[in-house]
Amino acid sequence: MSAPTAPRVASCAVAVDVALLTVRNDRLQLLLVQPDAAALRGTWALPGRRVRDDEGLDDTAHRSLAELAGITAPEAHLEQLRTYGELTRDPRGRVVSVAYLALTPTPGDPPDTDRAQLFDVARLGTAEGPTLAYDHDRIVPDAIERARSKLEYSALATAFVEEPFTLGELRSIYEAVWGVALDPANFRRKVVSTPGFVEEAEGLAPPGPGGGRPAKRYRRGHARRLHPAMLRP
Amino acid sequence: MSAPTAPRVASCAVAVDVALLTVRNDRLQLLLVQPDAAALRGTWALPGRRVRDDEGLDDTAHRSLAELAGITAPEAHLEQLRTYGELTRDPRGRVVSVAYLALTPTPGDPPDTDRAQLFDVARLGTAEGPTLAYDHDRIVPDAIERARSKLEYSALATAFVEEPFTLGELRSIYEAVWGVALDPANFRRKVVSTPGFVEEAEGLAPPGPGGGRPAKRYRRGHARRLHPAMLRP
DNA sequence: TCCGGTTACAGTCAGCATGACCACAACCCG
DNA sequence: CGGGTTGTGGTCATGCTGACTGTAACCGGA
Repeated sequence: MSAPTAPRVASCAVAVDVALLTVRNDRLQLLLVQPDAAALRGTWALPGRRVRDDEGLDDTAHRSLAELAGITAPEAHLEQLRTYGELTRDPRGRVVSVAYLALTPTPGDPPDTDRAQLFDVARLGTAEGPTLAYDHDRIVPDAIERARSKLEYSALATAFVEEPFTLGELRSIYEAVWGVALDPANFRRKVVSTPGFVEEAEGLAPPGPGGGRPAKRYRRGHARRLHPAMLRP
Repeated sequence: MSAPTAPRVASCAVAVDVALLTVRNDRLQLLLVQPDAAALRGTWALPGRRVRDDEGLDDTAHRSLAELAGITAPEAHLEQLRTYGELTRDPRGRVVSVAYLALTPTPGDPPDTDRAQLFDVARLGTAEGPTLAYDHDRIVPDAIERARSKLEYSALATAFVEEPFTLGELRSIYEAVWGVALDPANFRRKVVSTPGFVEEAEGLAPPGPGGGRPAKRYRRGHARRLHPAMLRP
């Protein structure tokens, strides 16, 4: 944004990488795809595409999810995470990558193919977890920490569940993302006393397989920031 | 980060824009420069440069400050803010800009020239304030809000003052950035009880022109996050 | 039909952090 | 010396939180 007399030369390529998180079976999971490059066989990467000349960054993020994982979730939460511009982050040359964080209740089409898969976040970085390509082992922790952090001071947890939801379901989101157990009674008191977090809906939800009292249904409230915040234990 | 078979073509230009904030005379101020373009006469812009092929993003941020405002402050806090990629944000063509937030106690060389100047943040957006070029009227509010927000949960306020400092100086930073008055006694209790925020230094600071009891000196602590947070009133 | 198990919901209580004050200390200036 | 100013230490009431207890409402099996 300056040097207007500079010639219009190509300085470096721009790409978008998307870290899509979801909660399945009470576990936080991350979407990864297999790179096409033969040299990267056996590794996994975040779905990402080059930015086209006539395309906004958000559009590239949506296109990455659609083309590489078949996910078209227009209601999914999508926000920019950070831009990674290390000189050597891509062996093919200088590529600046704008990373995105995406949250969704259930990826539209279950992407459990051999090209796109959901991985337990708890297993990332361990021997059983996938090996990440490029510098994605730096992007992924940033994305997870952003999600964990934003659960504290924003109503983002509601982006992981479908409406209507119960407070038990919402609590299981917090427990899966944070990896801790929360007291049900205190969680309820906190959520319902935070203005605009959730709104009561009609009817009751049937109990789960183990029985239990039916729970009230709720919908997302209008608040985007939580006051006061829901702090991690 | 994908489509490895795609040719190495120029998709779009990449630039860095820096929003440098400082506190002078108890007022939060922002550094702006005059664009070279004749069509933008009378407007002001964030200092920014194109990213070179062999240059990291952080390096471009430092170079922008040095070349356009003569500021070489290696100890200044510098962090990435967000990347702006709107198709029409630059009339000269598609330019993706990685915005940075910089905080410094005193800009190395006082940049009060006709090309670079500090503006009161309170006046931005008003009739007396400068007219901003490009989409910088979108970047600047994001930068200010980031700074205000990070004062809450990080020890970033210490980046605005030089060591050693008094708690009165640190409090004036909070008051200038947030635009509110804080109770001196409660502020002190909060700061000294937050582990790692500040550490006591040697000696006392002389009182200001109006007199007053000498204040203890402090240095930055080792903590980067504040637990619990210092919330805005 | 009763009974244990499970989940949802409601309430109590102590501890901690906070905001609103008050009091004193230590300097400057006139 | 005495008022003004700033720094520092304290009290007190309030509100949020974690830990905990108790009741409601459902399931499944004996």
